[in-house]
Amino acid sequence: MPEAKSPLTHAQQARRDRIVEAGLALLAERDYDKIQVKDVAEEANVALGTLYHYFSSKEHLFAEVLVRWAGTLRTNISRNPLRGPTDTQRLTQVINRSVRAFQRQPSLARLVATLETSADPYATEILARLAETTNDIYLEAIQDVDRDTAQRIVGVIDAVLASRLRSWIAGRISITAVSDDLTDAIALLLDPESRGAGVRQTARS
Amino acid sequence: MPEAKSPLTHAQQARRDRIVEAGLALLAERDYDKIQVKDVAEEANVALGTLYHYFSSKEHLFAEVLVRWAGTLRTNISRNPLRGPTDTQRLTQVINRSVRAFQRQPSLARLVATLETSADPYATEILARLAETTNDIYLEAIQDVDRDTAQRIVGVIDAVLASRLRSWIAGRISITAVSDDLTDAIALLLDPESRGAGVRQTARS
DNA sequence: CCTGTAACTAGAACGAGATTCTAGTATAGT
DNA sequence: ACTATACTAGAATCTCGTTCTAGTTACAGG
Repeated sequence: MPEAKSPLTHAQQARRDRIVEAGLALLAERDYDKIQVKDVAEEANVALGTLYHYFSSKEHLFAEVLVRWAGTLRTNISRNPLRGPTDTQRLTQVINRSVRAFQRQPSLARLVATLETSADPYATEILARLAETTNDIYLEAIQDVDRDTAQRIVGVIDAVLASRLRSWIAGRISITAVSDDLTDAIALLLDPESRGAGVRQTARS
Repeated sequence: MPEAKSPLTHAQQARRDRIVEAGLALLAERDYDKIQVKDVAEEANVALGTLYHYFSSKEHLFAEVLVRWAGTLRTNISRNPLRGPTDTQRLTQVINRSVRAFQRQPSLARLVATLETSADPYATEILARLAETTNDIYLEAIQDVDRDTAQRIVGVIDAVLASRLRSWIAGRISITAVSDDLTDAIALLLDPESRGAGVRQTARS
């Protein structure tokens, strides 16, 4: 199939990719605000001006880095069909995969948090896309509830995920607490009848 | 009663307060990142150095501004006993009061979001306190469920509130959608039996 | 009343980084 | 071969937050 778009030559695409990869690579060792745009350019073997030729700002650049990583995330999360006969088990499983993915790359979690408060339109749009993607994945885990309700439940779970991840990043709670809180929230939403029989054993804070 | 603490003279307390008030006043017209520390000092009729004498950083200062505002919030929210015979009605009502409070002061919502990603220890601690306060208020609205479950529900609702508020700030959804989503989430959690009979009528995005 | 210490003031100076600009070189399409 | 465009190395800008300077009160203790 002929590529209709892409006013970029092969070499240019490569260069652009190299920059995004460089950003991702650097995120593996330090945080967004410890990374200077200059460093990314250097790591990508590209002049600073070139970087700015492709990306209008640091935030724009890292929003694309996030997109790149989201690809990995998507495969990691939806690889292997979900085990478990109940919605609760399946949803808990995907969510835990997400949590683990962020656990492996704390700086990505921090990046998301940062971009979320950003005014940059690129960042905003990319975050929306990202949310949509993960949303769909989570949705697939829910089978025994009507689509509409399922969608609303996923919305709530997503909010809890974001909130707990932020608390974890801020050092307010442990990663285990993140998982536990999510498991708990899922139970609250999917198995409301089991109230009071709380499977709570998390050490708070 | 003799004040045991406060190594600050009356005039000093006043000066410090003036600074916080100035910060709050400026937040009414522009956002945290559009406000320069210098502006706050000026607005408070205080020298820049004096401001830094009382607050170790811009974030520290604005964390205290948030505290100040939280006082107002608390009164606004818990003023007038909650009407409504059901948990759902009462909780929806308090939450909506919160939403309205933020609606009146969008920059405060943005400030919370910003401080949430901050590493400043003051900010972290203050946010924790704030969360605790609102948490308690919300908790009071729930009467017909055991404390533990109620607490967990409040945790989830709080996450949804934060998440939707952020979406609103980013311009992704309208303030009405924020309210609707919350009402919806509350129903999901407190009236799980009414699933499918969704009272959904929100226009998304 | 005198004096030293701490707080205050106006404003300059500093430092970190993002973003932009300069001058020159390489390249690709016509 | 010719021209517009991309690229490069690096310098120059700009915007703040934060710190520092010098000089001016204000007040507690003698």
